[in-house]
Amino acid sequence: MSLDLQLKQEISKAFSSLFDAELKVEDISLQPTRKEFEGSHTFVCFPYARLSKAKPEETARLIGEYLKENVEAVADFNVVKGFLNIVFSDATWVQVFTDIWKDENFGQYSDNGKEVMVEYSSPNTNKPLHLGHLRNNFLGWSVAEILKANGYDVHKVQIINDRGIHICKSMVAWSKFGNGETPESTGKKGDKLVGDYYVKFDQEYKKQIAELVEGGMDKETAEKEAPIFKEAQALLKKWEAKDPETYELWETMNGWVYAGFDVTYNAMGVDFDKLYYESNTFLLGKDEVVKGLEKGIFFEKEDGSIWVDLTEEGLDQKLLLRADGTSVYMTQDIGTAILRYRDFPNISQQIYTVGNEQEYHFKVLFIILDKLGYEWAKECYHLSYGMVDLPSGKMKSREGTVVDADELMQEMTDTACQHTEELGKIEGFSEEQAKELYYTLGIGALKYFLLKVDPTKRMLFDPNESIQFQGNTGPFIQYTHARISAILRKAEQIGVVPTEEDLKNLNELQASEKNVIFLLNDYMKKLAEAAENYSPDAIAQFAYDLAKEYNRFYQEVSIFNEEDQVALKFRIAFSSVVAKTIAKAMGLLGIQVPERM
RNA sequence: GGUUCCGUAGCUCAACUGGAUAGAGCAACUGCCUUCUAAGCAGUAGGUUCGGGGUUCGAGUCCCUGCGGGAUCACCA
Repeated sequence: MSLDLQLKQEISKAFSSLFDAELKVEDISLQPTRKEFEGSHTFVCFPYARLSKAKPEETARLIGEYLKENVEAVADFNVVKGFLNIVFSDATWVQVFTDIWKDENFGQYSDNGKEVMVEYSSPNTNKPLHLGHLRNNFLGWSVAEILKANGYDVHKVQIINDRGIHICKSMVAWSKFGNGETPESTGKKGDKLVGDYYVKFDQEYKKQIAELVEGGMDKETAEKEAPIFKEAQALLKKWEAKDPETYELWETMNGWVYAGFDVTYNAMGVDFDKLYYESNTFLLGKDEVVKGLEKGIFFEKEDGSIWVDLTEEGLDQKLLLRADGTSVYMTQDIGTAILRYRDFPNISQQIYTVGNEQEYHFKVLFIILDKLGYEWAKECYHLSYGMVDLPSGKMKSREGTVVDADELMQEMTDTACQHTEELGKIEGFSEEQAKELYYTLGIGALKYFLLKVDPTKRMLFDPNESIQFQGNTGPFIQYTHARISAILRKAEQIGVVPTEEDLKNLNELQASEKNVIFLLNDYMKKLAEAAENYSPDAIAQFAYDLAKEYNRFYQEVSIFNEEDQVALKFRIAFSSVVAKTIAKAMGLLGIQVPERM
């Protein structure tokens, strides 16, 4: 039984025994004791003064006395105002540690029988991935891993927006200005090449609009009448009509993009169990829209476009199918959602990792799915996260202010290399090992930087102030792991092998050891919390706290100079559990931890 | 304008979902490498939690209001 639960039960007993009052275990909440007071767990008594019919301070004192008297694990207590701080015996902490040490499944909840789907990434195929995508991918991937650790069966998916007006724009520009360029002929990554033509389209489009406006046309009309825009629209229609030539170009250019994306995903270290392509789902979406129209859920306007009226829900009318029959974003999302439930009928929830700029879209999508009669629509969840801002404001791909994902990852690796060389820490590393280390540290710093922040909040990234490697950072935690690894190597070398028997003979702990055990003991709770709130930041914070507290121990307490063999063996076991837990927690963030650095 | 999210140290972020004297990192300053990795540890300084009301034993957190900022309200995705 967990320490917390045990304590809660005893507090509940204390209430019935002392005050003849019923206080249910589930109504009791404990909080960590603040550092300035002695103890580890604090029970706040203010809310229960009514139950105990005594002042909070008095209530705290009575319960404290009861616990000290009746519960072996409780060694002492102190009361500050209405706060009851509980001190567990060292033997209790040793026991807590032993349980964790022996538990092979520590950090993994058992199978809960639930199946969920997590979507993330889901890029358009007209431009390369940027910093915003990095946050998205790291977040979605990490949430999926956290859910797995909580006992869920998780399917990682993405929807690749491979069709639509955006890719048609790149296709038009390439056809007009490309001169047959390919990734091979230019030596450019495919996604970058296609992205260049997307930018080229926009430049040309703007030029044409300006010309039309100069000729006396108003801006709004000009935007619709610009020849290059009309070409893109025409191409989209041709594509939907499966025009062979258009299809071939589309497949070729998407192929370039996928090859480029593969390189980026590989560097990011994210993966997927199944890929969905918009080109395979939008027709299903169209069918559903037509069905919905027949059922009277949707309505048709005079021009033939199909809409849903959401004014009753306090929203607007929303377009589902254009007058020319081509589909929009919403159309394919309807199809995709339905297809996924056909593929995986047992999933209890679908989680969409998409930026908060699309909150309205998902609100509407879920309502539409509900209107269409899909029960599971209520369980769809938009994991909405904040934008990554630059000091200059929002990133805009067409204005060239984006931070490119490939470039940023490379820069991080370079920075890691520079730091490591400055510190002279690559002694004994082969060139290959050194390169791997730089990558591990660079990407680790980047992932940690993006994941330690509450996902719902927008965050700032300053390219001029490169991501730190000291303090609350990925490398700091990685460093702690490397330090422990060195200790464990030495222990193995000199043949120190702790056993359960050794731990039984241990009866005194250092304060820093108890603090670390307290954190270890908290891990499962943090893990559950992280899943509940879809918050990798809770795991990041945990890993940092653990590393920080271990480093304090490392500084204050000697291991190999310890004369007491039992204490020495304990510290080896203890260090090994910390290293494993750091590795697991960081693993949930997609961050590798090195043995040496 | 409607809807919605946000405003915490000079900067980047926390605060166990209403608990104690609001905490970390960076930047600044002071110590600590003959000892298991100094990418570390210890310490100093830094706050009217945007302003003003309210709710209660208790508010950064909940309610109202003012100010400031973001997102969204597309036949873009």
